[in-house]
Amino acid sequence: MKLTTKGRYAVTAMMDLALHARLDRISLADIAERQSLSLSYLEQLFRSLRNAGLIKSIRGAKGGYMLARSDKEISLADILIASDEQINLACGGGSTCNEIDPCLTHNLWTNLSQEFFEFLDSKKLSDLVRSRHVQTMATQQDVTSIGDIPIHISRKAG
Amino acid sequence: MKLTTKGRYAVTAMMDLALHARLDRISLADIAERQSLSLSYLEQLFRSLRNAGLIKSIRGAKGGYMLARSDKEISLADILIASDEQINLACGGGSTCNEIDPCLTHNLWTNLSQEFFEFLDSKKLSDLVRSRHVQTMATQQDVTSIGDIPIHISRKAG
DNA sequence: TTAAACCTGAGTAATTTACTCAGGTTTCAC
DNA sequence: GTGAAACCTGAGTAAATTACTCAGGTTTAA
Repeated sequence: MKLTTKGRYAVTAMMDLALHARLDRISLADIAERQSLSLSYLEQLFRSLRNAGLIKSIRGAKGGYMLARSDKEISLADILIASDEQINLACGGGSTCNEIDPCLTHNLWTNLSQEFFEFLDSKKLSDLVRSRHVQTMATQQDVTSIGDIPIHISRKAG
Repeated sequence: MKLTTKGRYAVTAMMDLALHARLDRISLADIAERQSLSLSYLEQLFRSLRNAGLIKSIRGAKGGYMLARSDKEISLADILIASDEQINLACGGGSTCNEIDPCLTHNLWTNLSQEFFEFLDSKKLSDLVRSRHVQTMATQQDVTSIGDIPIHISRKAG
């Protein structure tokens, strides 16, 4: 029931992309430094995100990554699923449970998984990066690329 | 992000208790057989549930377990937390994150964990056992002890 | 042609999970 | 008061998963 660090890093990295890559692509080396993650590990992580179509890459010198679509159209669920993070509370279809002869709690978990997915899918990257806390952090991290873009702090920020 | 089998078994076992133990205590051996689980494993599981105050036990011959309080007052969150299932999406307070110098997504996860907890806490054991599917299963499992107790099938059953 | 970047598959130590095992202790029934 | 049915406990362990690293590619701007 806990998030793996892979999923957590993926969200952090995607927020980093959303905050920094509005005007230009950014390199993994930059993210690695900002978020204190190893380059190799990030590469592995971004492979998944790229395969899922959440980000696009430009190879070669001066290459880098950008969001593949608007941060309004990318949800937490998208990111977590892309990074192999299962949003599945259901029984794995193990020995005692299958579709024909489902276990006592089969439908319970199936429905719950669906509700949980919808919950995570309602949280968009755009909401996340606009929280006051994230804005503060981003400023501390010397974000110049969004300096001239108006940010609307939402009430959700907390 | 996936549920461990321990958490899943705990919920199943608690539902079993809620369905069968309204009039009398029931033994782990019964549950073990009904849910195809090993007795040893169930004992370990029930230790946690008991320590959390969700169930009470009566030792000795003819002993067994009962819910410690009404199934209306036991939530999925209660059960999952009792069975060592963390409902925590937050960063573990690792090397790069602490309260004084929180990481970029620290507050995000903290808030999200809270929302997720509330979601799970809103699902009461009483709701779960009243779903049409569970009722059907329980009947197949020869539940005689609730035969004379009226069950109100809720619309949530799906 | 060099270097900066992305790309890929494979390996592996540490951790966690999902159990089992080997003994207790308590209480009912006789 | 003895046996058996139940709960109770701590410890151990194989399998799976996680959280990375490593050793090489390939692509492209300058």
